[in-house]
Amino acid sequence: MESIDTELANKIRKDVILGTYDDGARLSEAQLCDTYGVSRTPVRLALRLLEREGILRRAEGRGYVVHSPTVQDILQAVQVRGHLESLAARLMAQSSGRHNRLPTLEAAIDEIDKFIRAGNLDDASLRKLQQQNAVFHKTILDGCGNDFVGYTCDQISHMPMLESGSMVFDKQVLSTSEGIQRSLFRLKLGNSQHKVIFEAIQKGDAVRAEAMMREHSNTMVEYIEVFEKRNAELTLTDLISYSGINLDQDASGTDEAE
Amino acid sequence: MESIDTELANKIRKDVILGTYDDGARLSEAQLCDTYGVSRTPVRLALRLLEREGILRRAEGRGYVVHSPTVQDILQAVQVRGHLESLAARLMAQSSGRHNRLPTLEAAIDEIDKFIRAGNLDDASLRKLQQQNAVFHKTILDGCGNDFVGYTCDQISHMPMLESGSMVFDKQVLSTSEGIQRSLFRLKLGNSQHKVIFEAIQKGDAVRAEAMMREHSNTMVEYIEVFEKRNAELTLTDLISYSGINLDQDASGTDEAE
DNA sequence: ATCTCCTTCTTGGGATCCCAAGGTGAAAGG
DNA sequence: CCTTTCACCTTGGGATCCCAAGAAGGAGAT
Repeated sequence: MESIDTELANKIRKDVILGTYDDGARLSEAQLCDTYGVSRTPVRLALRLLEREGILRRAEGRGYVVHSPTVQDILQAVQVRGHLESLAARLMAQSSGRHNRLPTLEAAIDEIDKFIRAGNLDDASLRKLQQQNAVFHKTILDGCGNDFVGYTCDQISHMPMLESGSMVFDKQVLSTSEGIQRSLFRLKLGNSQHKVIFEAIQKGDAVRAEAMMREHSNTMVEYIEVFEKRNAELTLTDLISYSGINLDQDASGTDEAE
Repeated sequence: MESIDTELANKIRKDVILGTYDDGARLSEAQLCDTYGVSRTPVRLALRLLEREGILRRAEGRGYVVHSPTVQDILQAVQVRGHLESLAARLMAQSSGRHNRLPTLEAAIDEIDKFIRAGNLDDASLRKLQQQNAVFHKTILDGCGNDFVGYTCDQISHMPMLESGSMVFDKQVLSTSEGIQRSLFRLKLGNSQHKVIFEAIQKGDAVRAEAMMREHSNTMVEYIEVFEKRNAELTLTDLISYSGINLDQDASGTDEAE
């Protein structure tokens, strides 16, 4: 069981993303106490958390104000994360042999392959895909030998909203069979990049591991950019619905076996 | 004026680093309340902060335990920071012309040059050097266009203890005139790297800017490694005394003019 | 002497109260 | 009608109290 302030933060985050509070709206502590039925102590802790996440901005003397992230914000966060992942991939390749993560990586790749071959991208499958994708990325981040890399990644603003190595799916694209084909192509591309990264790490080719992880990350960034241009009118909520954004915070599929 | 919890965190951090509390010692809330004369509320906030910084570890059910960073920890933190700085340098080079940071960078380089030419490495000069060094690095981090880069850097564990782009000075090295010559050489090397980075950013050569910043960071990491090997018996406090670790938290020399 | 159980203390986490400082809006006065 | 002032409210930040759950240590039983 999570403590109340974390749960409260989750609730407020959800409400902000779902549009219950308008962008720029002031969040009064008293009102939040009332709405969620708790005292000011946890409310203020939650507000602090959400400020660090970047969802809220502090307005000195006037409390907190909603600052829902733009697609641009998410792009920048993903860029930083990708860069850190490329460091992790390099370090993991360098320390190849001193860790025991290769089977985990290979299993995740195989799992993703299985979903791609099955070819159906319903909600349940997508969630499983997300999860395996997260396993792949998280394994590299947490197993690279530098403990700060994974930790730092989690500290990036807006990242608590995003699953590891967030994959974005476009609702509208998925609604057509041609769109599904395109998404499948993208997944195939992504997983082939996973394989290349895996092999580089396995061989201890640090330079290649880093370069390939960077390419993988860039592919993601480019996809979001295309997505944004094509759907300028789409709200963040729409993007989030089919991206890796975790509104429930319960599906912590990546239990690290130490 | 800072709020009490932050000040308290500063005090506890200082005490931990200076060795008032042994590594592994338990910090009792009641005891801290007593020692610093405040109530549990700010104490617990401070403990939370210090846990995020990595100075304390939470011992579930048994409060917090001192976990003073090893040289290895600091090395890893610097590695992550360096990697993020290389991203920042690349981005800044890419957006060359859309920002106005070049004069700041050039001024910092010139200032550092001035100190090197003066050739005296007394405490006051070292502090000023640190400060200008911090300006150079922070300007790139904060002015690269991706706001998450600088923010994320500040979130790295142990980083609140370190000045931006921490430069390490070895007390023992500085005690001999030959040692001072070596330190001056290192400073010269570092600042020549600064110049190369600056020129790459100015020319918009993103690849070179990133590569050179990486080299700069590696130089730093290597220096710390040499330092560690040579002075295995040196305590962290010794390292900290002449590194960029900020015990007072008052000398915030890098006021960002927005 | 060892094991078990019970008491006690600490931690974790909230609720409530408190106070100072700064913002806001309404009323009074020009 | 505009300005100024003042009362009121909100926020920021602590102190104090409270309670449940778990750790630690001591007493009693085997």
